Parts: sequence; C-alpha cells; structure tokens
Amino acid sequence: MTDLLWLRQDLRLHDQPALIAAAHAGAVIPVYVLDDEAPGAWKIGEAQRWWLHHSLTSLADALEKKGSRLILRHGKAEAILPALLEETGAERVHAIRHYEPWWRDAEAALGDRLCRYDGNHLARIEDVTTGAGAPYRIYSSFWKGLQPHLPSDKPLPAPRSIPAPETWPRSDRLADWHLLPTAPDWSGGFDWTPGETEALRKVKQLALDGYDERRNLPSEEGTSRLSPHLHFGEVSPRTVWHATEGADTIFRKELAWRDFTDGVVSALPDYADVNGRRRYDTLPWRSGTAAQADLRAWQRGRTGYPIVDAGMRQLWQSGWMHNRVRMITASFLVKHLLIDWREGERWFWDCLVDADYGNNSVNWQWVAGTGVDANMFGRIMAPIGQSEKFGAGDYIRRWVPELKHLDDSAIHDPDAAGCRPDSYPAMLIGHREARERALAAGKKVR
DNA sequence: CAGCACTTCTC
DNA sequence: AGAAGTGCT
Repeated sequence: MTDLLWLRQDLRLHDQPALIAAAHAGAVIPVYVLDDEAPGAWKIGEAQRWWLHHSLTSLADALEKKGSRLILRHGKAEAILPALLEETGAERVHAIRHYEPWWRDAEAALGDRLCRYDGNHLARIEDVTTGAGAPYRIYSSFWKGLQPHLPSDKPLPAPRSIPAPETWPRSDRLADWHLLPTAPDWSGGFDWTPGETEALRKVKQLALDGYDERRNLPSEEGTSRLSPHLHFGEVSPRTVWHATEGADTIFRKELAWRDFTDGVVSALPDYADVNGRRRYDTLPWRSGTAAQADLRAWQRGRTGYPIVDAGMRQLWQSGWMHNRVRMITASFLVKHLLIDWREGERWFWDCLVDADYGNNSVNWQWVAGTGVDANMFGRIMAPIGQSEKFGAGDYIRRWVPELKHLDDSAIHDPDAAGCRPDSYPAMLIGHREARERALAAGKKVR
C-alpha cells in the first residue's frame, strides 16, 4: 500500500507524526504543492519564496538520504492531491494540521481521504478555549488556559529509512518555480541558512541567559532567530519546548504566541483584512499622494527617524527585523503617519522570511489598536524615547550608514543634536504634531 | 455580575 | 504615577 505525505509548513523529518504514520502504513510519496491560488492575496511572499527554495532543497536531500524523494507539484492543492492519489494508486493523504484559512478549506475539501495529525503547535488549537468554549482573545488568559495542554511526550525521532513506492510519479523541477529573485537579486544581504539541520543546530545552541532583558535590545543578538524555521516547520514547537526545559519562561511564552495567534485567525479567518473591532472601520486613515509618498519613505527607511529607518532597512536587506523594532516601526506607520495598518501588514508579508498569517495579522492589529485584543488606539509609542531606552545606537550605526559617525548622544535624534547630515532625510513629521493628529483621528471612531 | 488584570508606555 | 477599555473568571 502507498500513501501520500503532504508537506506544507512542516518541512522536517524529525517530530513529523504524519510521516511516521504514513511510513507505518506502507510506502510513502512525500509531496510539496506550491499553491498560489488558494491563499489569494496571501500567497507566499517574495522573501519567503527565497527561503522556500532553499528549505525544499534541504528537505529533498534529507529525504534522499533516507531512500525517499520529494515530489513537487504546483496548482490548487485540493485539486492536485486527489489527482495524484488517482495517478499513483495511493489511498490516503497524511498531513499535519495548519490553521491558515486556505489550508483549513483545502483540508475540508479532501474529506476522509486526509488523515490529519497535530505537530505544528504546542497544543491542538481547538482544545484551548475559555470557560465559555470560545477561543481566547487575551494572551495572558490564553497562557493560563494552555497549561493543561502543554506537550509532555518527547519529540519523535526521524525515521531511519522511509519505504519507497515501486515507481515514482513525475516531479516539477524546483528551478522551474523561479522562487529565487533574479533581476535584481535583492537577497544578497540575507544571512540565513534555511533547513532542518540549521534549525536544530540553532535550538541546540539556544542561550537564554538574560533573555528577558536582552531580547529587547536591537543592538544585541538577544533573540533566538528561530521564527522562520518555526514558520516553515523545520523544527517543531514541541522540540523547542523540550529543549528549553528549565529555561526562562519568558522565552516559552513567546513560543506559545504562535498557538495564540492561530487560535485568533482560526476563529476569525479574515483577520488579516478586517478590523477586529469593526467600529474602527470609520477611522479616517490618510490616503492620496502625500500618504503614498510617506508610505514609500517608510518602506525604504527614509522617514528621518533613525530607529524607524534602521528597522525598515534591516527588513529590506536581511528579510527580518528585530522584534522591538517591529513594534516601533509598525506604531510609527499607523500612528505617526496615520496610514492603514493593512499597508504595513502587506509590506511585512512580502519582506519577512518569517511572515506568518496569524502572527502578522494579530500583531499588526494589536499595534494599530483595531484588534480584538486590547491595545488602545491612543497609546502611541515615542520612537526616539524607545530608541534611547533600548540602547539602539549600534543598531542604527549598522543599518543607517549616513549616521555611522554619530555617537550615542546624537544618534537617536540627529536634528535635535544639530548634526543631521544632508544625506539623511528630515523627519516626515514631528512627534508632537503626529501624536496630536493621531489622537484627533482616533476620537472620530464611534 | 463585579472585580481583576492586562506582553510589549509615557511623562 | 497615570490612563484606560474590556475579556475573562
């Protein structure tokens, strides 16, 4: 008997329950379907296509070492997979559950031909609910509710070998998918090694001493940088959970955020497009030429606020941004520039190697104050204050070369220090003025 | 239902 | 120290 193993955001061989079950049943045909139709506007973004190319290469190598292969197909997964079942005479599809709305639809469409397994979350999403049976909207309550469902089983080892079918179906050539950027190749600054081997190496070398403080300092390497590996499932959250036994709980709380945000988007599938609090539909976001120019300045890292520009340039050049700076840049777009959060969400989606439907939408709506979890619109971050508070001097000097020569006394606010070089843009808007404009706009919401 | 507590702050 | 809306128990 032969079964299909449908791989999506679980590109690994260890702790891979769908693989173990398929191999137990008989021969396995591992398949990855590049589905750019079902997700609509949320198809895989540009930076992640680069990641995907390398991660699939790494996965195909690992499968071949186990006597198997990776079959590549493109098209709508819910059509491709039944056709592949037919073609190969396979009986069932084995896959790990995913909670993006398009994956839930595809899973439903496959009906009883699909065997689903838990594996990409700490707990099964539908198991963690409030006393009333609804999904949590407040993280701290979610964390409490998660406790009885935390993983206790040890992660599954990778199988020694994977039973192969007598004949293999044809596969697309990865190169034909053109996942890598060509003209221009903007990925030159990407300092990443996609794939399971590197993901597991990072987990092994996790140093969480002082994580609580250090994770907030953009100038230091205080975060785990596991997010893209977790998004693509190159390592399972359960593996990370077990590796951090006895470590700082703050880190484990960060890990549980993936579960929380998937709970939100599983209850509210269009959360990436629709305000969680519908009354914010009346908020008068700026639009028109001036707003377009401001959006472009933000995207390119030319707002005149050093910490914002450093973050946006790090994002563009490296495919990633430090978490503290994500908050500052996002708040700046929404409150200081009064531009719809969905513009920022879209830009992050295309630029981040760790872009994730749940995390991206929930966190943008949190910052914007439009979300179901409670941050108030009137709460406006002070970018320069944040830059000083979290010691971002070295970080700015690294990403904004025009300001390289400035010391800590001047770098957070070169204008105030009277030493802004001509090559560096003036502030798009002053902090006080922007703050008042945002508060006035916020008052227009019923 | 009332009271408690809230990831990411500001002055 | 203040400000502040609301999800959750």
